[in-house]
Amino acid sequence: MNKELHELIKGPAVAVDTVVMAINKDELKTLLIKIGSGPYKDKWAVPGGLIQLNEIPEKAAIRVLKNKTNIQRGHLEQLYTFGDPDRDVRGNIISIAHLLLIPDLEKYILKTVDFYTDIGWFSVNKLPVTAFDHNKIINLAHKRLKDKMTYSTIASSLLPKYFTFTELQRVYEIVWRRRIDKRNFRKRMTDVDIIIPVNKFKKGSFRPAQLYKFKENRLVYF
Amino acid sequence: MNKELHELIKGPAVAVDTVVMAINKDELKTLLIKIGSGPYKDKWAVPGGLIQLNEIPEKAAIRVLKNKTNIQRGHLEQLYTFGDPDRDVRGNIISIAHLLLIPDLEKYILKTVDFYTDIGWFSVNKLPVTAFDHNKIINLAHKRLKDKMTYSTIASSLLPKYFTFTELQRVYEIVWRRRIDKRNFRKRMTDVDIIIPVNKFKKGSFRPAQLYKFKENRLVYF
DNA sequence: GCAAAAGTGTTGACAATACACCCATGC
DNA sequence: GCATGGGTGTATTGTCAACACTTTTGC
Repeated sequence: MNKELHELIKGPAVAVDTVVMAINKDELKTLLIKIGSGPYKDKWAVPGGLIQLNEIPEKAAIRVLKNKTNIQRGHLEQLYTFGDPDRDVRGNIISIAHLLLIPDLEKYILKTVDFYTDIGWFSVNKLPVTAFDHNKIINLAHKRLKDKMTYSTIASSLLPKYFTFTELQRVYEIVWRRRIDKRNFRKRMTDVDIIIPVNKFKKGSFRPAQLYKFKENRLVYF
Repeated sequence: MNKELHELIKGPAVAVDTVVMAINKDELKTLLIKIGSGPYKDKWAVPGGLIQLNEIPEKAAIRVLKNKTNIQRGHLEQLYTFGDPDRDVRGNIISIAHLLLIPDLEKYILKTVDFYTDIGWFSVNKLPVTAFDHNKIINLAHKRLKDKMTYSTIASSLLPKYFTFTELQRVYEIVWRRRIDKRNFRKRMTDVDIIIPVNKFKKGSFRPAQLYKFKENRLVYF
């Protein structure tokens, strides 16, 4: 950061940071990149970067993600804006934190850029040491996801188009970190009327499971 | 706004806007100031201003409020960050919107500064034409307040230190815009155990009313 | 026939709602 | 004594949690 330029407009710079979350192998995971140099060398960080002039924050989040992780779509929403001037020793940077949900992390080929020495998925329950206040941001993202799953269809963004009732339930169990009764879960999901069966079944060495899809693609509150 | 300077750091400027809310005469009111010149002349606006370098957004919100309205304390929380580059025709300004709650608007002597030609309280149900996206910000503030009153002690910030059960209920009725049954309300508030009676009574030409206070001054979730 | 996951109802506890009358005071 | 707001209990309904067995398939 160039501090003199900041002084000229007497204001902080603005960045976007995006907590990417996905379910994989019965765990909620988030995507981190390892910083290659500077005061935070070898620390893991939530992917982020400066917003450009006349750029909508959501667009900036996607641009930065595509550049630094090779991920370029998913359900995106704003989380909170962190503005403590001491959060980054390199200068006063205000960060608009976002949450991005994707359905299947194994579909993505991760790629990052030179400044970062590594990129990878981490269980939110076993996070490495992170730079800045990124642990706080990840925890906030997890909390938002937990809360919003009780009254909206946000879980749809963590699932493929077609899924079984059990797969849907596992998403809830993993994010909420607790077991759910199968019958109560099915009753509740049927009552709120957000998923519908499709004429397909998942097969395996067991009884075929009815596949479902969400009634609407957009986020619905119930 | 000086566009050249922005180009140098290739980023937007950052402002804070604060929706001040209070209850008065059985209405939820918000504080607006009337813009004196420029493209938004004679439009009403939520008080706001640019954040300074190395300034925490919350501090900036209070500084700007004190300067432009003469209000300098209350319960403050962040609402949302609005970043659409087109929201202000004068330049790319990202605004961190806040909500400030105060207990008794009649205690404040409003004062504004030269750039504004008027200042006043408006019922959130009868808003004038506002500049920018300020109508949206006020509606979001109202929604946040409504929602948060169902599971927290945030209503305490709209009341004086001591209050009657009826006064507390009126705050809920005004913000929620619906009547509440007196007995059910008292049972619920007693169950969640957030207020305690004090050894004082409110007198009038009727039976004296027990005064209560909130158990804790800080915001508690139940 | 057995392993593995799918699918299905009932009961009890608690929370939210609906509803009406008497009480204490000032004037 | 009457006007004004203060204060109280019960019955009903709806929602959430606890709980176990049968079904269908592949091998």
